[in-house]
Amino acid sequence: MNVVKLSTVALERDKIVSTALRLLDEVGLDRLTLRRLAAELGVQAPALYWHFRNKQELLDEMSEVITVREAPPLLPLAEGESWEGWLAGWMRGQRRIFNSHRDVVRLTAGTHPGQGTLAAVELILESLRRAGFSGTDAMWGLGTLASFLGGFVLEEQADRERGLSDPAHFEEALEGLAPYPNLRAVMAETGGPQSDASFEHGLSLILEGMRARLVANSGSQEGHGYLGVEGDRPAVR
Amino acid sequence: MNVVKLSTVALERDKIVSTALRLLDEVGLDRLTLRRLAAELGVQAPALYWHFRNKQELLDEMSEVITVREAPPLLPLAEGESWEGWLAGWMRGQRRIFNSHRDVVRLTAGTHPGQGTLAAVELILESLRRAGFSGTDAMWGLGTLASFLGGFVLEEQADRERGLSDPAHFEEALEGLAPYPNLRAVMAETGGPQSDASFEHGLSLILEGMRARLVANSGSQEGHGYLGVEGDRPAVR
DNA sequence: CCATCTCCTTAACGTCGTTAAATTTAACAA
DNA sequence: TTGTTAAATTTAACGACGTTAAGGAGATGG
Repeated sequence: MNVVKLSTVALERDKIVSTALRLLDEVGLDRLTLRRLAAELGVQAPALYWHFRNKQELLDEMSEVITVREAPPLLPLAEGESWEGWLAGWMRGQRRIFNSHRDVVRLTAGTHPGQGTLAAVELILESLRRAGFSGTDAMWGLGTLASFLGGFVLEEQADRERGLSDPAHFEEALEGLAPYPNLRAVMAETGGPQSDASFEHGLSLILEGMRARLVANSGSQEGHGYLGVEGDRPAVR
Repeated sequence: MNVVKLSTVALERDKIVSTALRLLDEVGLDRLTLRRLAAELGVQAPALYWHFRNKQELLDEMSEVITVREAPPLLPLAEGESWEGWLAGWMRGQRRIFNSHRDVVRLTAGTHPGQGTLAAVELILESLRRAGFSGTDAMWGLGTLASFLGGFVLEEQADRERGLSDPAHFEEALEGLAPYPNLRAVMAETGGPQSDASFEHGLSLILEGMRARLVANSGSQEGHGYLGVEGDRPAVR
């Protein structure tokens, strides 16, 4: 009896969350309101409060579903597999997942990491350790990749929300760059700051940095300062 | 007469924006409402609509003030100066500016880049071009740094908003990581994902990647930067 | 003295997240 | 069948939000 009831409730929660995700794609995060979601479910708004303590709990669960349940299963680094290619594949998958719904970064930015996220981090750390990284280098390398990913997709989705992907709008935006020749030229050449090519570029920059640090530390323990960015002079004050 | 009136209005706008920024630090972005801001100014909420078309215009201006007017002046890369140190100094300054107010990344994420931002980008592109980068490599390198910066500070400020900087809270969070030994160990060792050290780490990874790309491309490219800086690269359009 | 412009007020609209209380629905016990 | 109990939802409402409409006070200038 208890079992039956619990599973029924879980089914309802899942139905609410999946409906909320569909609605998110249709109307965007700002217009995802409890009343609209309830209407979509053929129900009144306060009914949702029987299933979720508040809206944030619903958003947390949506975030977890996207980043974990909808993500492809993360396989550990295989024996002899290149860690660069493995990490790059994971990053591409994450970007694809993030862009499969609207406003995902804004949604996930304010949420606590769930169990699935933590498990994924643990798996990556373990794999990088096996590839020769120290624990700290693995964590900070992963953190760098994650920050880049978040910042990149955040901008990508912000551009999309303001309709900047529309070519006519883009041409118009180019007009405003007349006072900035370098910027205007490179914008016209690359078609905007966020693209598959620029993502691959940034990804390869970070992976190259990690590779350099890995080989630098593989001989000696202490790697401080090898990469030589110790800006003793803060050029900007 | 026109001059006098315009300057008066500008003063009022500045007063509103600076008050809004102070209020942002006190109560956070979510609680920064027009009614509260108006009360702080000794005025009713609709009065703000004489100075700003809507709330978003106020937020845009707050964003621009933080990222441009409060930022230290950006000096062009000097002759013979290391571009790595110059960029690193700029990044550290940007992070410091972002962290001088609450929720700045959430605030700026949804805003259009203002003239000051565009001018800064133009200056960086020009400096990197003088350092030997192609336009595309400069733009994408800068984009990578900016994405990393945004993603990093976004997480940093999200952690702060949930009071994760509190050591007791951190210890408690460590408890929940028992099933993930690698993660738990490195969290205990580094004191959390966001720190000065992890920022420096990520920064140096990207700069190292840019350096590697620069030397790899400097052999095949004709323009090696220092001399012949003149407009050998006309606006590609 | 009157018209105009600037800047602000009062009042209100519609929407939001959320709470309180009453109400329906279904299951089980007597 | 009836009564009890818990689950699930409804109706009604609260306070706060961004925003609009209409108008008034105070200075400016012909």
